[in-house]
Amino acid sequence: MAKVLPAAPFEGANENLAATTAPQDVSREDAATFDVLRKMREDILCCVLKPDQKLKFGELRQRYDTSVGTLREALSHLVSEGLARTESGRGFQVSPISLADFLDLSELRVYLETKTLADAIRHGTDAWEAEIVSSYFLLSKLGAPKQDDPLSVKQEWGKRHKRYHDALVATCRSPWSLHYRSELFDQARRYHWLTMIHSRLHRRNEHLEIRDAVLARDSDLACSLLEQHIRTTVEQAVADVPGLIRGNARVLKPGKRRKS
Amino acid sequence: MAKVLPAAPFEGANENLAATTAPQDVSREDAATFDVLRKMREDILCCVLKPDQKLKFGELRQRYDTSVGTLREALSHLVSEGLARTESGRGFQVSPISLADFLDLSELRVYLETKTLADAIRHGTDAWEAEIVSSYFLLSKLGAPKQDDPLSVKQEWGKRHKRYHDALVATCRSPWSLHYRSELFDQARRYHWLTMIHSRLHRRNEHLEIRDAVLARDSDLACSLLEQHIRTTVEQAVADVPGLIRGNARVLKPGKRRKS
DNA sequence: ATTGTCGAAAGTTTCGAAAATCTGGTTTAC
DNA sequence: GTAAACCAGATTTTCGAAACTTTCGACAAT
Repeated sequence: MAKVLPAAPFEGANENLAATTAPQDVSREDAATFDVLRKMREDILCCVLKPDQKLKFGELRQRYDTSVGTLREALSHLVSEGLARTESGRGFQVSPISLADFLDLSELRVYLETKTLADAIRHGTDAWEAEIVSSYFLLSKLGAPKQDDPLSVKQEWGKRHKRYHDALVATCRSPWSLHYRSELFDQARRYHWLTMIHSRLHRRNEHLEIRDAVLARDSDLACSLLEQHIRTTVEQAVADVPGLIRGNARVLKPGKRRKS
Repeated sequence: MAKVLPAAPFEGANENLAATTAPQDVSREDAATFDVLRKMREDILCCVLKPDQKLKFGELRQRYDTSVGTLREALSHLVSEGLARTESGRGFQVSPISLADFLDLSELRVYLETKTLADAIRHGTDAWEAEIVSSYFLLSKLGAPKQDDPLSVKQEWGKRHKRYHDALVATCRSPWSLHYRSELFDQARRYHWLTMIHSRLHRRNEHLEIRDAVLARDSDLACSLLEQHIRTTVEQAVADVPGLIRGNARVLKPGKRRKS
């Protein structure tokens, strides 16, 4: 009988660096389609395209200056990522948001982020530490954006925030975990955006605390802090974002209007 | 200060049944594009389209009798799911497979499937139990396919196998967990297929054991059995599939040939 | 023998127009 | 008065051809 593998966590699961099969992180491609995809994703994440909004080809074609086919391909991608939905025959729309979804999302994030972070710490390298220090520096230099900061500042902060969190887990050996973690992080960004717009609450410097725990290779503390970090954000959103609790948030503008 | 949510696992995360935002399970759509997508996914999962194979539009157009645009959209979906890859300017290809990937995949599956199953058991209903009984019955009626069973039998078994495993976790309250679980399950199907082709090993009736543990609502036992189920499959593949261990498996046919 | 350049062939990407489908308002039948 | 049938306008879906990129082999130069 083959007793090649022990019952405990697979030996070699983390040793083997060979070719990974996990889904591509589409962002590094540079064809026209991917440009449109990138822009559109960013617009959804920043609620420029609002939750539940109908995505009409006419408007989009104008906005992104491209053809129907290209749009269709990009939209198709967004559906797979969960940022848009489609029903055959009646086009596309931005995915709705809801408290239930945010809670679900966040719980799974805690589950995955901690696993990923623990593994990253276990396999950390000098370069990894350097990128954490560097990305934290860039993040802290900007400071948490306030309600009336211009859009561009908020977007820049969003980028640096993601870069920092990506850096933390970069040395995790599981491509699949990394991939799903990243998708969930993006999903959460939509909710963070709402929080950023509405909240003025003060928070401790959680990113600093996490950074130091990680650099000290204190896995338990780091995971615990990261967990709190995620949970606090949920609390903050629940407390500060009006409309998120009762039914779908319609935070920006009413989604429908009707003629007189 | 808002103390709306406790620090422990979110209250209400599992209570709230409201609109979910998790990615659509694309399978229930019925437009032409989705037909092509379904067929193509099935072909990749069953290694009719082999790992690493170049996916040329000319051939595909003929095989699925459709236009380039439609194909492109379907392929785009498959890339998001991790079943295909693309590099700008040089088309699409079926994702490679490797031992490292299978190990990674399986480890994450254990992590997610057990969490999902535990939650499903916690919220099980009569209808849930009924579907488990029914889908198990259909699965057992077919028996594990052997090396020289015809393709159609293997495919039918694949369908019933998936239906059974889906049934187990159907009442899990976390749409996101369910979605990722399902994607990972499909990924694993590619490897199962190889095992099915090459192996004659006998296995205990693990599906029956799991079914009974689940119906008895013995969460710990059920999760443990499910974990073993996944791990045993890995062992079997490592033992029986030639070529999986050393580098990428090229199990079906050489991918390249050259003229004299 | 190796390297470099050019051009033809194969393949991919993008586009806009034709066909199919949906939406909402108006008419018609009961 | 209600509901079914119908029509026109708007929108989505599908398609094949034009534009562009990459690949490959032949030929010339080193």
